[in-house]
Amino acid sequence: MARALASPRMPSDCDSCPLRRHVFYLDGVVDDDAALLALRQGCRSLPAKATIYREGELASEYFTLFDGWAFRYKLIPDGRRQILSFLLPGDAVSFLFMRTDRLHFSVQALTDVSLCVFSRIALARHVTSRSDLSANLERLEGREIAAADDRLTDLGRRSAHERVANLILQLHLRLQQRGLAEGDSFPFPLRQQHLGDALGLTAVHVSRVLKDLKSEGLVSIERERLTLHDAERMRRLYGLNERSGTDRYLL
Amino acid sequence: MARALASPRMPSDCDSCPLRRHVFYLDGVVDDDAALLALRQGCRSLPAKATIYREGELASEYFTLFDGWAFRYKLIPDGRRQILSFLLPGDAVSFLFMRTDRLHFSVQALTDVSLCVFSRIALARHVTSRSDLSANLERLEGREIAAADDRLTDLGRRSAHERVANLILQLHLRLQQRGLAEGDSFPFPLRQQHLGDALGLTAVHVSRVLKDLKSEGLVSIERERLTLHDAERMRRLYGLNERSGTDRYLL
DNA sequence: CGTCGTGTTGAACTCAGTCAAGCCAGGTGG
DNA sequence: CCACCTGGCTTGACTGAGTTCAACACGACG
Repeated sequence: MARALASPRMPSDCDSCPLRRHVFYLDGVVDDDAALLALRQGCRSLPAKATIYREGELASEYFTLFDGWAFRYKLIPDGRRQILSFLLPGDAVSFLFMRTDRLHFSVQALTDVSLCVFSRIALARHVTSRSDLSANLERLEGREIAAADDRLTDLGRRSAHERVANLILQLHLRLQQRGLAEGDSFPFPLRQQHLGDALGLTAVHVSRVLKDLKSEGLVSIERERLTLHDAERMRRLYGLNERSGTDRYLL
Repeated sequence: MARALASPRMPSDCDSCPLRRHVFYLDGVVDDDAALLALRQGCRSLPAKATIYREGELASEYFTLFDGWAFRYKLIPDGRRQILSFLLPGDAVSFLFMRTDRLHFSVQALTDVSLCVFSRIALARHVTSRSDLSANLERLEGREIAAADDRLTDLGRRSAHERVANLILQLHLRLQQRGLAEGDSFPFPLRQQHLGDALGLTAVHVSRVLKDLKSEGLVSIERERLTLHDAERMRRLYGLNERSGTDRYLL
């Protein structure tokens, strides 16, 4: 069952939180807002594999991922699973909770996680009352749409090797932006089953693809850390652009 | 080149437009708003295959599809195409233009189309000034995210037959909601290449799958009209739910 | 020490892709 | 009126990327 321990890294208030600007604000677009931060009710820690939200259930809280990784996913009736996205420290569990209390996907902790907890209603009311925050929220949702469109293109039109390479590059980029990568190396808690479920592949095939990438000297994985030895060559080999569509046009 | 003829079906003002409530309002959630409708600058008609918007270009207008079909798509450098979604009468070309002037996908007319044209800036300003419209816009974007997540699950985890069946059922549902289906039959201007590019398949394989669906007596297609002979059996055979995730939880 | 979760490898298989030919309806132009 | 295109659909033969099933390795953990 869900232990509830505060993460050692979690600050007691938002003022000193290094991830703050990722959660509600597009960098620099909206000024910090003490009233909004004051709405934080507390934090919650959950162990790996815990369910953070289950599809269709009523949610009265709004979560933000402070530490650890999680993922959004859907199950189809026969048990197949599609991972929709990975959530990294600094991500909201979903902006959609701002406007609705039930969603179409579930969320599971991938590692042990610490969440910041807000009252959904209070937060929604606050955002509604400030048109700059609303506009900002729309932009953040726009980013989600762009990210989903990128993934769609991946699954529809790219080979297994391209998909795996692309996902690794994306994760690296996102972690870099949050200051959570150390150069070319970053934490990589994913099982091959997760990669497969995100990319529309079987875990077995992911294993073979990773073997290829490793033997080409592009990546190595040790003790849940991935190192990118030649990101540029990987991009070239697998026909991927420097920047993802996700970030290219949407502020 | 783009002819510019008014559609015979297009009303001269929004008051009598039967599609109005689909474009900006979730049914009944937001009252009609004369000021918003007054922002319509006019209309534009384009022939099939015309480019409505090209990825990365600056847009100063906001479009709404009044008549005909269109689709959003991305090209990857080697020429492969992924269709992200089909736009039906009553759809906005993209809500994202409300908050940004460049997007990550292109839009092409699939049939001859008529568009309603608004000034992007004026519309954005108006929506920003009314918190109910902003909240509503966020909900509409939420629907897009849910739809994208559904498509992702399709491409990642379903077979070719399931994908084709599902897309047909979805189109039927959406057209029904807009009063554009006649019972089990509806306009179907898609080439098999479009189906393939939307579903991550080749046109050749789409042809084979459709042959199967036809010979099972589930659908028939004649003169750009599709008839669903047994939607219920099709759903059962291909493991699909009555309602799509898109609509189930998001108002 | 056994068990569990995870990853690796091989062999057989299959779904979907590729390539190529032919068909058909509609449109154009002689 | 016929000849000829053109774009889209169908079909067959072959290929191949990715799946399935099964065995085994290995480390963590109780």
